[in-house]
Amino acid sequence: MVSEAKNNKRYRCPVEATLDVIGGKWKPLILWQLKAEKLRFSGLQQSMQGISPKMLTKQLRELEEAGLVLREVYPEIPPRVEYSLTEFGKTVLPVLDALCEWGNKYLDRECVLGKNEELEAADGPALQ
Amino acid sequence: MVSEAKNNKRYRCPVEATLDVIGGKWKPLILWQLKAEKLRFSGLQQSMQGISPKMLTKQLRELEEAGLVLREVYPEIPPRVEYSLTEFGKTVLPVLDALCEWGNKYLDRECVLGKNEELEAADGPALQ
DNA sequence: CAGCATCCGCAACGATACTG
DNA sequence: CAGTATCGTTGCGGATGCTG
Repeated sequence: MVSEAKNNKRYRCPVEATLDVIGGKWKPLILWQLKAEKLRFSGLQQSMQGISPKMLTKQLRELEEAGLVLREVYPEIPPRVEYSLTEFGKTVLPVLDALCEWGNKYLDRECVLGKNEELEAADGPALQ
Repeated sequence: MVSEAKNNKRYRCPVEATLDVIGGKWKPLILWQLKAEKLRFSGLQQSMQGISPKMLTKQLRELEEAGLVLREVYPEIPPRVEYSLTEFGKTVLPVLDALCEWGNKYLDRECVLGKNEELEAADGPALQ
């Protein structure tokens, strides 16, 4: 996704570039998890219940290639890899906040307009 | 996408809801087009070169169901349908702006880091 | 532990033709 | 003009098994 983006993708507008980098099913969650703390692969996997290692790896590599995430490998036995946000990566946090805030507005509105059963409008990405 | 969202989708975080509503390949462009002016179906189709009528219809219906877009049908011959942003729809514009702004930062950075050939970092969603 | 390899279903997206 | 209807393609994301 990102790799292709860097190599050959032409965006019709910068919004597309952003969505390409921080969009998708997992990337926002990953970035949110890394907001506060450096995390290991297994830590991230547990934070986001249900993601397969393959998928997590893929997302992390893309975020790394985009320059948002730093991957530190400690050549130990057993292996240890830690992921954290780069300085540039931290610049997306306000964007994520904006998305989150509007999402809450949208969900509240949907709720008010009827239709919904139950709805915990979490204040941030929180699992379950 | 949105319809399913309203009916049965449970978001793990509000960011996902937002991306579901304004994300995807076409929705940001459509919203951007409608930012300034009310547009007819054919007008939108031309603004976004390459979209098929089926796709455009689908995106517009989803935006309509999400409450962002107003669809006005004039029962004339030939038919005329005009699309515009609702008041609620206008509340996403700042979010789009944020996405756009960060996208430009990202693209500039990618450019500076080498690799890119040509890159017109448009100031907003502008076709070609 | 932190992954890579492989296979695969399904939803998104696209092209074209046709209609009230 | 503003769409439907139909068919085809693509690739995201998931499941499972294996490795240094």
